[in-house]
Amino acid sequence: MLVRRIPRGKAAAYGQLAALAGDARQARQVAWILHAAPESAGLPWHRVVGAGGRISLPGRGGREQARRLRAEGVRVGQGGAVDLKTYGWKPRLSTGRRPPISENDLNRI
DNA sequence: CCTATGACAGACA
DNA sequence: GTGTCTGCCATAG
Repeated sequence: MLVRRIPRGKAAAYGQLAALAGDARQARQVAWILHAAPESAGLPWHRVVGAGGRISLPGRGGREQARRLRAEGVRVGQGGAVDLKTYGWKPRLSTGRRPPISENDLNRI
């Protein structure tokens, strides 16, 4: 599972994960999956941010995400954005094309 | 089947 | 830098 591979203190973008999963256009579905994923799944969802490192989660969730990130040593600037230059996750995998993502592909995200 | 929606992204003003 | 608009595509109604 991609999200689980994101190391502590790092962050990855929705689009990046989508690309790794096989199709960069699936960013919204990645977001959808995280939204639907239960807290009990124990996913490090807080390490997933929007393009450019901006936190896309509005309201309280966003503050919670920023809080968790900072707790891992990730600096979150104004407007809730992390510096991907510094904290961006660099996976060591290929970006080869693969089938589209769907709800039960949670294990790939 | 058809429309609306969204934790996105990229292009543009 | 900020605000809109457009392309996307799985889900929900």
